[in-house]
Amino acid sequence: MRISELARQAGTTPRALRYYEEQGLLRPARLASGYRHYEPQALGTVRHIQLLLSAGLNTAAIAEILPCIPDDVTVLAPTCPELLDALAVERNRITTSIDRLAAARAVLDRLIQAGSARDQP
Amino acid sequence: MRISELARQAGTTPRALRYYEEQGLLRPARLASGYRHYEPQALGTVRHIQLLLSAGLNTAAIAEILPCIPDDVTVLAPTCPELLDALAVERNRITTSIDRLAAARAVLDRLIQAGSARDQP
DNA sequence: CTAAACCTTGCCGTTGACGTGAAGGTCAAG
DNA sequence: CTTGACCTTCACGTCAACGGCAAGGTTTAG
Repeated sequence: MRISELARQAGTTPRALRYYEEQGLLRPARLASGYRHYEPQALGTVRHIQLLLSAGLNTAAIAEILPCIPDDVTVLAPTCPELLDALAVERNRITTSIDRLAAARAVLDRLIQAGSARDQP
Repeated sequence: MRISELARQAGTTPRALRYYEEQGLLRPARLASGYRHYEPQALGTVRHIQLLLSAGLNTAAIAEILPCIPDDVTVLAPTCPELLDALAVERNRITTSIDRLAAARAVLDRLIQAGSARDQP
């Protein structure tokens, strides 16, 4: 499949996919014309990238982690043991983020409570 | 108190506090010299700003919400009912973020599992 | 009274993940 | 065989939350 089709399926843009490639997150084959050619399993990879990006990881961290994530039925865990520390760091970062988000949500909940309580005294 | 002292207590910088003021999040009084003067309760306000910022709200959203948050023993809920929708929107945004973070953490957990399992087969 | 340590405004720099053309090659339909 | 919809590689623009520096006024310790 070509870049626009993959972008459509992943709900993103060709520009983003080229950016991911530039950052070493994707390695599409090339047709004779120079067009990028993506295997169907690339969709899963892009989904993983999006998930990790939305979790606050940057492309450098994702580039380290991504080869360890099984796309399909390929290799299961290439060089992952070396990354256990990095993985734990990111995991902790995420947990901290979740805690902060929950705290902020609690603040909003109190406000929503107070606000809607004023309507039915 | 002056700007550096507040910054110190809040664990941030004078530059950030000026930025918050520029965005309408803080309204310190001014001394005759032109120096900013902060009431002690401003510390709580800054803490709220930091919390909401770390939850992914931008300064514009915080500017809407902040007047509704009781700093101390002041007014409880000035014009909040009008903001219930905005609050709900942000709350949903936060919940979505938490879900995504949890999903990403689950991915990392699987990797950590797989990686550390390889050491004790 | 002077030097250090504050403070002010103003304005440009940074970072990350892209957006947005520009200039040109490629492919499918008519 | 030509149009229009793709694609390619530059390369500069954006946005948010500040960082950092300059040029100058203020305060305070000695």
